Amino acid sequence: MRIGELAEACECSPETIRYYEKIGLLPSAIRESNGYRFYESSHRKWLDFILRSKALGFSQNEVRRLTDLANAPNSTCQDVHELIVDHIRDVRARLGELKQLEKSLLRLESKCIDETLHECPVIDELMS
Amino acid sequence: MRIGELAEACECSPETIRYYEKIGLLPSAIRESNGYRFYESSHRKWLDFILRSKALGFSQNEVRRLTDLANAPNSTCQDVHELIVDHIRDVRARLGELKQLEKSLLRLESKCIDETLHECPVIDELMS
DNA sequence: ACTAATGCCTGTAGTTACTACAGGGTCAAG
DNA sequence: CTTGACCCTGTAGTAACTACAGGCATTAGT
Repeated sequence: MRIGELAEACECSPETIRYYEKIGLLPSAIRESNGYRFYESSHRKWLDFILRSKALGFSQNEVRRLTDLANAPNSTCQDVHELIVDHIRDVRARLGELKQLEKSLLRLESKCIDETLHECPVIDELMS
Repeated sequence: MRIGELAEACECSPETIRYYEKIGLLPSAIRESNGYRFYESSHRKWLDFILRSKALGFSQNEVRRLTDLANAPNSTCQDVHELIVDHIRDVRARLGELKQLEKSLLRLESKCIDETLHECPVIDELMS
């Protein structure tokens, strides 16, 4: 398949695929005689792997570590497990921050009682 | 005060201050005869305002809207209120995504039972 | 046979919100 | 008179793409 087909199959853009190839996340495609990239089903598996990992919030760097592990013949499941546990910790940290943020915002929002006021208590608080 | 003092007072870096001035978020400083930026207490208030807004997760664009509202004499509190409500919606959306992510990751993690395995169920699932 | 519409190619610039220099000037203390 | 701490401008780098610009290749329609 060509890049357009692969992009459609994996629901991403051709630009993204070319980008992943450029940064070495996706193995280089074979080229047709006219220079067009040509992909086989193994490429599709790789790309799916990458996109699923990204959907789980893994960064490019982490995805690279994951693909390396997937490729290494003597890697153990423990390495993968560590990556996931680390990532869960990160996600929880971000969750905590966001919850705190939500609380602060709600408190601030509750200060807007009279919306026609020209003296905004929110602005006042941020200024003080 | 000079840029270093202001930076220390507001707990940010001089680079950040220069950057905010460059993009027009912070009003330009007066210059000393030697070209050094000179700040008065009003600048500190502005910068604090910006930094607090950012700490609440507002983007540069939203901060700009907030400072514009803070400056406009005939703006009502309703405008500010809308901005906050919009932002709360965004924060909640991100919270939802992250919670979903956490769930997926935990499910994946639970698949790693035997960590010495060379056939990793996580990799398998991401690949399939 | 000509032309228009896709689709592909490379390479560069833009996005957000800064951070990190490089290369240089200013100023007070030792 | 030099050292060190501060300041200046301007550019490049970060993550993870997206969006062109400018140019072939291929195919369908006339």
